[in-house]
Amino acid sequence: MFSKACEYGIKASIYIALNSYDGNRVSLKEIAKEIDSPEAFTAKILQALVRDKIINSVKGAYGGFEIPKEAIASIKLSQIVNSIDGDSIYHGCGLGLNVCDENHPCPVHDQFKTIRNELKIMLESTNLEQMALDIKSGASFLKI
Amino acid sequence: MFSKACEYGIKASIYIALNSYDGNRVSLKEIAKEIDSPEAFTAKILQALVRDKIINSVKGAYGGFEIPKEAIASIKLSQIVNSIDGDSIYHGCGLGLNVCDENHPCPVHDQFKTIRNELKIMLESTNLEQMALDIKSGASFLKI
DNA sequence: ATTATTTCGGATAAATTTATCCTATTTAGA
DNA sequence: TCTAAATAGGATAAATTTATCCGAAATAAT
Ligand code: FES
Ligand code: FES
Repeated sequence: MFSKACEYGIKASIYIALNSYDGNRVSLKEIAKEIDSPEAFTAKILQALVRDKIINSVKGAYGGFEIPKEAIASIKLSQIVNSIDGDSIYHGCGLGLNVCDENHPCPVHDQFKTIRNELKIMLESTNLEQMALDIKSGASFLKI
Repeated sequence: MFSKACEYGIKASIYIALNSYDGNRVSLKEIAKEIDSPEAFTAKILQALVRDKIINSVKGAYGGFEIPKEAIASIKLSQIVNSIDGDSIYHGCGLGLNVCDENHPCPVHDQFKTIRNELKIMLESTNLEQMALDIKSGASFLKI
C-alpha cells in the first residue's frame, strides 16, 4: 500500500509530534530507535519532509526535529503520504492504465474508485494530533 | 496498490477469459499486445498463474492460454491477486509493523482495517466473468 | 520425420527502492 | 576559540522488482 519510506515517514512524524507536544525536540537517532527504522534512510525521509515544511529541523548540538505545537493538529496524514509517495494513490488507475478516466475505465474502475476515495477520506481526516495522543495514552504503538 | 506483475496478471486473465468465453485460445504474443505489457515478463506471470491452476496452458503449435468456460465465473479477482501479490494486502499492517494485531495496533489500525476489509470484499466479490463481459460490451478497457 | 509454433524455465540485465557511508556544515556550550 | 553533537547532502551499495534473452520441450500440420 504505502512505500517503506512512507511508513517510516508517518511513524517518524507521529513520534516527533508526540514529543513536540511536550516541548521536546528529538534527534534522528532517537526517532530511528523508537520507530525501529534504519537511521540513514530515515534521515533522507526526514530531510524531504523538512523541505516540504511538514516538520522543522534544527542543526547542531541540541538540535533535532520538531513540529510547532500549534501545527500538530493541522497536519493531515494525507500531507505526509503526498509528500513521500505522491498522489497516484488518489488518482492512479488500479490496473495501471495511463490515466484513470471515467470515460475510458479499466475493468475494476467502479469498484476501485470507491475504495480509493475512502482511503483518501481516511487520510484527509486523520491528523498528527490524534495519532500522537493515541501513542501517548498507550492506545496504539509505533513498533514491533 | 498492486504490483506491476499483478496488474498484468489481472488484465491477462481477463483477456484470456474473454476469449475462452468464445472458445478461443490465445497466445502470449496476442495477450501482451492486447493488454500492452512486456511479453517476456507477462510470460513469467502467466506461468505462475498456470502453476496455481488459475488458467490453463497448452504448449506447441496452436497452443496458448485458456480458462475452462465453466470456471470463468467462479474465478475471483482475489485469487489472482493472492496468487501474485500474496495476502499481505488483507492482513498486513498499514505502517509495516510485524503483524497487524488488534491488541497492539499501529496508529492507523482502526481506520486502515476498514479500508483493507472493503478492498478484500471488493476483490472477493468481483469475478472474471463480470470483467470479461464489460470488456466485451465496451463498458471497460484493458489498455491506454 | 520435419518444420513451424508455442509454452517452459533458467540465466541475466535494467530499473527502482531501500539502505549505508562519509564529509560538510551548523550550533550550543565549555 | 575549540569541541562535541547534530542535520544536510552526495556518493555508493544492497535488495527487490521489472524486464529481456535464449535454449529446451511439446505439439499440430505438412
Ligand atoms: S481506470 Fe482503472 S481505476 Fe479508473
Ligand atoms: S496494526 Fe497497523 S494496520 Fe493493524
